[in-house]
Amino acid sequence: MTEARVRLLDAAVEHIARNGAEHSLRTLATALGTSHRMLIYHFGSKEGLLTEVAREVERRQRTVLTDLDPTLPPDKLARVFWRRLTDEALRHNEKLFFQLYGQALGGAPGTAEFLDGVIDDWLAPVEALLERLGVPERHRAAQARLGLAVARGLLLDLVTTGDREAVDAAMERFLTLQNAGFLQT
Amino acid sequence: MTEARVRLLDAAVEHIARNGAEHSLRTLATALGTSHRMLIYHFGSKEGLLTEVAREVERRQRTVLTDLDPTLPPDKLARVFWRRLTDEALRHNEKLFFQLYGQALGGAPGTAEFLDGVIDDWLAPVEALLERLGVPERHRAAQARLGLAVARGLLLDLVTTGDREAVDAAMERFLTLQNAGFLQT
DNA sequence: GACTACCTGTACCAGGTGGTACATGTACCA
DNA sequence: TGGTACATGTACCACCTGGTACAGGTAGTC
Repeated sequence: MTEARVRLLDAAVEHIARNGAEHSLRTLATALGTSHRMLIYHFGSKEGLLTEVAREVERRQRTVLTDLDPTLPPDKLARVFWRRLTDEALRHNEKLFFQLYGQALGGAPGTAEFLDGVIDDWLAPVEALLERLGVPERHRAAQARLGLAVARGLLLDLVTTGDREAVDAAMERFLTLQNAGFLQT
Repeated sequence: MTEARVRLLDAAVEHIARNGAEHSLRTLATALGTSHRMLIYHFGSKEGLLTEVAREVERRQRTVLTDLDPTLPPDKLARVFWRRLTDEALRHNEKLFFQLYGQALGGAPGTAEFLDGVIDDWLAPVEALLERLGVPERHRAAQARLGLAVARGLLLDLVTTGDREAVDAAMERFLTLQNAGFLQT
């Protein structure tokens, strides 16, 4: 992957995150300070470009989870993860994530592989995290699915309303319920 | 609203739910058994059509909550709500909901009002439901936001994977945690 | 029959679409 | 010096886009 291409892809991700994915090659290219000819040259086609953008966004998302410091005390892991995920700097990225998600649900070209791993690929790492948190094995699968849903649902709330305080409070409430749940069952 | 228009709108919602919203007026019209001329005639423009579709989908979603039988025992309300929300017949509608959501996040024309109420308009009714469930007032706001996120997150999971059993288990787990939480705090 | 309101088909338009052909520029390496 | 690989600009293409003009059709009312 050449440098010019990397630069264009970064700029495309950034711009699409801020302005939506519904542009023609020409308007997008102009916004990126290049010509539509160059986008075709580097990515082959419009579909090729969008595919790469989707791949890149998913890659960045996953990085947030895998980069977690495993030496952290288990009870802080979830909070650190959440804080990272909701970092202001990532906000546009998260928004784009849901935009692409929507397009993928509609069967947009080049986004099928996006859907394939969007749930399943996250369950295993989350289950591993839950194990460290002391969640009993019989609850881990459902709990992981639930945790993923909570994260996605609250993230969707955050990119919609921008009400960080309220969303954080809801996450805090979830973690409290989760802990109370362990003690009981 | 004339009958022909209602018929077209219904058909449009149905078709877009199944095949995505990224069509030209012509392909959409052909699929609906009419001509793009008719869509313009009845809805004024493409944007007008999409606006009406979004409005209709949101209206149908909200109906699921407001139609709940208020004489039901509180502990069953949540489950009945969830069962209705995840009804097979509504599946396409839920999928379309997330497609439109994504487009709205990207700033698509005619979808701005969709975003306005998509969180806030749900919080009050959910809080009312939580009150009936016996959630103490000081936790109700966060709990409502959390409940909404869980529903949206698991619904997103459902329309992605179609794995009803796993998603139901996660919801069941959430309700369990919720009950355990009340007893403690 | 005449008038009216709603509906629909045909034909067309200007502008935008993704994609291509071809010529050129630039930089590094032999 | 020439060659080669990457990069870029210009001009063009066939096609599709949303939207419009216009001419009817159909049904009910007076």
